[in-house]
Amino acid sequence: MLSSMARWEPNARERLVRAAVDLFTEQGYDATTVNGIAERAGLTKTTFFRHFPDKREVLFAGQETHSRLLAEAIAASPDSATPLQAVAAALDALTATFTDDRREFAARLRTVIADNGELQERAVFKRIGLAGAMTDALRKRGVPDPTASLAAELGIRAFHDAFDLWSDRTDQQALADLTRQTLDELRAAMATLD
Amino acid sequence: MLSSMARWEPNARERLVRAAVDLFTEQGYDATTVNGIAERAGLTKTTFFRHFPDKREVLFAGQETHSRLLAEAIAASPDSATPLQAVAAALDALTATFTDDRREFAARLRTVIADNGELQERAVFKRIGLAGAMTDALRKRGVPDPTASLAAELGIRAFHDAFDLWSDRTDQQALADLTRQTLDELRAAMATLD
DNA sequence: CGAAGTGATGTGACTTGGTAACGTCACCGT
DNA sequence: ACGGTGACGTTACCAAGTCACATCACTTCG
Repeated sequence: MLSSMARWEPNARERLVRAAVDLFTEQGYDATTVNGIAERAGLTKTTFFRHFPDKREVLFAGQETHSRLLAEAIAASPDSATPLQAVAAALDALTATFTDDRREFAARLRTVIADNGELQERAVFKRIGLAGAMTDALRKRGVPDPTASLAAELGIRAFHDAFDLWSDRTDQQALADLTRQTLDELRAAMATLD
Repeated sequence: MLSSMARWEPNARERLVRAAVDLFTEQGYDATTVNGIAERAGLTKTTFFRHFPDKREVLFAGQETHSRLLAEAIAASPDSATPLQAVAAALDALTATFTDDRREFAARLRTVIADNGELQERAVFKRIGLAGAMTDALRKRGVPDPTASLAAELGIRAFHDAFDLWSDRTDQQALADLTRQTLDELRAAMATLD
């Protein structure tokens, strides 16, 4: 038989994400409806909400993975590592997953988010979540507060700044390198606060 | 005549805020509808949305005032002040506006926000806005990036942490004192990052 | 081999947040 | 006395999100 004639096409989630990003870039976030996204993906509104808790979340799927990655890397770093060294190691683990072929997609995503307040709100919230995951992991290593949260927040800040640079560039500088460099600059700037 | 029989009661905005906070604490944020808020305030849904852009914003009204306060205080601080000193001065100006009779109200607000994800999202976003206002003001003083944003974020972090302590307490420690103290602790913790 | 179950999807009805067009009426200045 | 103006109400509407229930390929087990 040519195909076993499955009832549905596979990868519904991925199709929804692609449809959403496409429509958002074409018509803007506000102008595109969840119904529209689902239709383009060959699905319905209800199915969309089975995969994502709300319309915004379709752009932030997979952040839980990032949280786990960061937390595991911190837990796995040697006991001799300082808080910032553990954070740097975690960022290495995270940035390693951003291969260069995702750069263009990342840039489109960034543009969509930059054009919409609701999405910026969610993006900021997700950043806090990543920092929180690192903070918890640091605390489990015995790092006291507020040292743990300061280290985590500094690291996330470095990652975010570097991500913006990376997604805008055509040169082949890896996100991992940009992140390490940005983190160094932030550490240097800390000395100029007072 | 007994009264000039005004067409509407005054202070519609304030009545809406009070009605909202009351209902949120009574039944929770999700369970209360904008219609319900407006009715308790003797108004209608449309009028609610004339005063606030969305349901959440009723809990965060007045943050623009805070942004202005911070920015003006930073602009007014002496040229000799370091970035962190300017930030500390701005926080003094802000915390001075939180008289102790608002403490209980603040505590209720904090509880409502802590119980709801959407509200936490908005709260975090507002914090970023406050930090942004200070960052801009610092840049206008010639403070380079990323020093400006680091100082601003540290200051907002101190304010937020202190606000949580303040709203939970029954003793009479002023928010201004708590904030200064928290900021000092954060500065000390910065030295332990590496 | 057939029957019962499972899981991802569709359908339709509903609630609520949010917008927009239009109407009302006290107040204010001229 | 008269024509704004501003704050509010009314109505109708759209889109986000929820829910109960139906469907049907695929699986499993007797």
